[in-house]
Amino acid sequence: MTEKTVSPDTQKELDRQLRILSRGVVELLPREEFITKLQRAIEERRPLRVKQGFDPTAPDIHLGHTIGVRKLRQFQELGHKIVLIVGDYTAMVGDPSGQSATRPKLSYDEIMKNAETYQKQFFKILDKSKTEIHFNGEWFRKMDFVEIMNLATRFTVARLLERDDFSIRLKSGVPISLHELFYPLMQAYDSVAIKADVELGATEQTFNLLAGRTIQEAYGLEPQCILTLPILIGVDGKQRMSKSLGNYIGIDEPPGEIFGKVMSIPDDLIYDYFELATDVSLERLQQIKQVLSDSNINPMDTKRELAETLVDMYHPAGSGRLAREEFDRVFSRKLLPNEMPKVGPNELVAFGLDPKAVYLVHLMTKAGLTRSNSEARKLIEAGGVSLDDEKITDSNYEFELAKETVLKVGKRRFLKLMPA
RNA sequence: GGUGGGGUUCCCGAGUGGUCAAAGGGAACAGACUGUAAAUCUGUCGGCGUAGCCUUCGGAGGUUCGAAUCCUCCCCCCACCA
Repeated sequence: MTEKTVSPDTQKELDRQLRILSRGVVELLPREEFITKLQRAIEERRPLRVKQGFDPTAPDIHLGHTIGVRKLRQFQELGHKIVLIVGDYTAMVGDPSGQSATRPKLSYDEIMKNAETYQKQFFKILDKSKTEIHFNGEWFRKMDFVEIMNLATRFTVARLLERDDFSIRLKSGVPISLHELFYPLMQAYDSVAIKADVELGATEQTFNLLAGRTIQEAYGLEPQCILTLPILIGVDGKQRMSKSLGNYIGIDEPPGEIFGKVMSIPDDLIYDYFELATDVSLERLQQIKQVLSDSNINPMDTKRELAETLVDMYHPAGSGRLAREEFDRVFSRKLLPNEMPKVGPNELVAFGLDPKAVYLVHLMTKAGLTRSNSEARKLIEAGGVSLDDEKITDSNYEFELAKETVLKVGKRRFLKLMPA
């Protein structure tokens, strides 16, 4: 083999792309191989096929997902082909990566419903016209048992069990179902089916991504390169962001929700969120790091900026500022929000309540502010409920709706009551 | 297939016939404090217009005045042996 000479133009473009694509990446394996692929792509004007798979196990894309999706967008902007795999079949297995227990099985209908909202949310970030989407059911549905066995011969049980999540479960006596062992093989086969050049994933995906290389080679293809990205910690500050842990910020959530959730993250996560979930410049990142390390400066302002930035990324321009103003009103200055759900006499009657003697406990539950009457009573007795800023502590409280009245439950639940 | 150990409220886990809506911890929620968050302290943490009732301890039956606790059958998990 002769060493190919690289034209200066190619070299320049290669460097440019590498610089952009390397930002925020944990590992790029094997690096040399990736450079070769990228160079070839540039020279032959043949875009790389960049794959990422998503299992529609929950209906929302959250900030943790966006790390990968935003990296995909960078590839897209550089002219490469994005291939999204919607894992309708893999979702039925449930990815064991990083899991300490078998995941609950979803019905196919639920999966397909989730898949639909997923796609809508993806294209808040990606350019739809330049994206190829496949459901992995397209190929798995057609596989017969011989083909499945054939796929299964490419991997050994020992290799699968050397993974942390499996070995920990095995040692601590937590069950592992046989089908879970198939997950990495399925994901790997997706790479065969769509002939991926590169696959992205979070660091915990490394095993699955590498399995893709093994399986592609076994099927006579050039193995993909893998690119791993950091895992975003959720709003609880402890575990990775995930829908099932309830510590996530969904990109489809209303501005106020996104803003509030961002404000609730621990202070020491502010930098990570800026780095991983936003597109602020490297210079700005440096400044943020400085500001945060200065103990004389209240990190709240930096957090506000973060929250505003994130809201603006997924909502129309200016939404972030509005959300910030609203947050300041309601939480810092404890004023009323601009917008609150309203309830008038008609709704009261529909709730089975008498506007002349509104039973507060029922109102709270019927209006959806509390989940049960008991919960409503407990909240009242705990001093968490007020009418027009007057704390109510009697759980049998009844009142006549004679004027516009604001009901406040806890810090963030409001209801405006309108008289006739 | 055999032997042994298990399945308890959102999670972990105590509970072996009444005093059990079930200890303790975590999570969550509310209150105080505050600079958003954290920390700390306090309270709540099955349901019902608060009154005793109703539903809950893998499932179905049964014993008993009374069952998470005892019996029978079934389902599931783990370990070891084969």
